[in-house]
Parts: sequence; structure tokens; C-alpha cells
Amino acid sequence: MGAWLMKSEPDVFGIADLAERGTTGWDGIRNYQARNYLRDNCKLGDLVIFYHSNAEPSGAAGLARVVGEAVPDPTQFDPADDHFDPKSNPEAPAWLQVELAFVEQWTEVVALSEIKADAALEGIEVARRGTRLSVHPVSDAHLARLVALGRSKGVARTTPEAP
DNA sequence: GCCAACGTTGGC
DNA sequence: GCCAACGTTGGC
Repeated sequence: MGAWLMKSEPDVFGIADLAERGTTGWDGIRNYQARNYLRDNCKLGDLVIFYHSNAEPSGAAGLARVVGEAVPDPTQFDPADDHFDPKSNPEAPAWLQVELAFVEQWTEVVALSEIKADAALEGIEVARRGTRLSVHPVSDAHLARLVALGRSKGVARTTPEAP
């Protein structure tokens, strides 16, 4: 089973929002490499590290799970939406989204500074300089380590779906 | 708010 | 198809 890291700005949609809503369409992805991951590699049941970017501090905030595979992202056709893409053809939608369900929220985020300082997380994509990709794979070992670090902060809320 | 990194666009 | 200009991301 695959594992992913997906970024969101908590001011826009954070893990607390997902916890309240239960599930959400992961919309607004407008990068081809991220889109290809969603389309080709993101499978039902995959775990997702929910990462807060542009936050204070930025870091891993909890877990979600893929509960719906890629479908067209409706926001690309909505002129009122920030992610409207007038070039996208409804017959062949350019942009996709997956459905995520809330799994677990930690009391505090595992800050990027801690991720970078942790020897067991060496090489993790999100800690690499210049990494901007908002959806990318995470190895099983890095996932397990991040979950352990997150839980060491305390579990704010969890679900029976937690690993 | 600054700015480095990097993806995308568009002129040629 | 090259590559400079531009826009966006995201840490700090």
C-alpha cells in the first residue's frame, strides 16, 4: 500500500477542517506531476500525511486516507473559484482530485525543523531544498517514523481507521 | 514581506 | 525547441 504527503495551507483548509468535515475532495491541484500521481498511483486505502504549509510552524499535522480515486476536479470549471482553469476542456478535464477521509490529528504538528533534524527521516522529500510538489509519495519507513513522532506530541483526535 | 527555487508561458 | 520572462510556492 502506498503512502503520500499532501500539503495544504491551514488558513485555507487545515486538518481541523478535515476532521470536522470527515471527508473532502482534494481539489485545486494544478501541477502536472502532482496530477499524474493522483491519476496513476494514488489508490484506495493509501495513507496520507497531512502537511501544513505556510503555517506557524509548518509541518506534519496528522493523517488522512484515500477513500476515492481520481475524478475530474470540479473547481477547474467554476469561474468563481480561485482554481478556475479556462483552458481545461470538459470533454478531457486537465485536473483531477481524490477523495480524502480524516484519520488522525496530532496535538501539535511535527515541525519541518524537527523533520529535518531527525536521522530516521533523512532523505524525505518534504525536507529537501526547493521541494514545491504538493502531492508526492512517502516511503513506508518515513511514514512510520512520522506517525511515531506525531503521536509522541499527543493524539488530538483519531478514528478506528488509524493504522 | 522577502526572496530562492522552480514550473509554465510565449516569442522567436 | 530554446530560453527569458513571469508567476507561484513556501520557508524564513
